[in-house]
Amino acid sequence: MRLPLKTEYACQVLAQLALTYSSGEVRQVEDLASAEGLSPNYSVQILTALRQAGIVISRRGKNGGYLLAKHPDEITLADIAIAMEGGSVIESSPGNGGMSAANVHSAWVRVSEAMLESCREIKLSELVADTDDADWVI
Amino acid sequence: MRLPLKTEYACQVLAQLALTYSSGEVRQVEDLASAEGLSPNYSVQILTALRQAGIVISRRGKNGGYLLAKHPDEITLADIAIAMEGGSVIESSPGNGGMSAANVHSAWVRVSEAMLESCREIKLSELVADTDDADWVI
DNA sequence: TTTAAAGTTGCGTCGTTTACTAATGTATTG
DNA sequence: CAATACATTAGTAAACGACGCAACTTTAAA
Repeated sequence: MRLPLKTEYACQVLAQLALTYSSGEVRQVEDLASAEGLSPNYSVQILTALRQAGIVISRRGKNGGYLLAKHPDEITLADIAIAMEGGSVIESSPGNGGMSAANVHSAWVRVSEAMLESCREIKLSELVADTDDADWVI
Repeated sequence: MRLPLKTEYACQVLAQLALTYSSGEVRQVEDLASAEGLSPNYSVQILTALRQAGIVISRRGKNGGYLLAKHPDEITLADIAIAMEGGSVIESSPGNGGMSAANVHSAWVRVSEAMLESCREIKLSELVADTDDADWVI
């Protein structure tokens, strides 16, 4: 069960935005993408999903870009995961008509809820990297 | 993030085996598969993985079949998930060289561990369906 | 008011993974 | 040794993921 790259990328881009949140600065796609080692083209799609989920605000036109819609303390991994993927973080099939299908399904739903709860406990502010002297450049 | 069908099927087949655990009865693939609405051929592959993980014991030849290697109380969703998928239940990529990649990764590792813990709390015995008057047949 | 810098949208594509099917091999029992 | 049931491997079709590209729209600034 692989965590989609798209979700990870979303976290990285948001961490990048959180870095300059207090300055109110607008960040451009090119800037965000290169800081996180992502393709600008793909980053756009991620930022679009985040905007539609109300996590990010965009400004169009010249000198446009993106900024966080909320304080980094008020954005959690759960918000991000739900924005990128569908409703539930883990989805299991409702049943194939087998004798134990319903029981199995409801067990995994419980697991999914537990995981979602643990996602709610991790805030975006915990993801932002130390700014001073970074050797994270490749 | 979809729970692989293979993992769900494994749970169903094991629930079926748990149903007759106390009788010590050996169940054949055909039997297990039809009770859970699965293809026999595919079920074999699932059962093979479960055997290699030490969750199930097989007997070959005439009157062969499968039975649980342990008591249904001592098999958890964590055991099953790990048997079917790799080491960790949720795997996130270690990093792409981005500035926040490491932080993001470690956050998801924490989530993954929390989820694994919650999988450890659900036992196979909770998955077995009520035997009396079932209308689960399709 | 023009212009160019930015975001927006949708389509296309390529590679991988998943969920199977099928065929063939191997062990066990009567 | 023959019938039966598990074991293994190969193959495949469809779905999904991770992008790239191009045309369009918006807006600040010259």
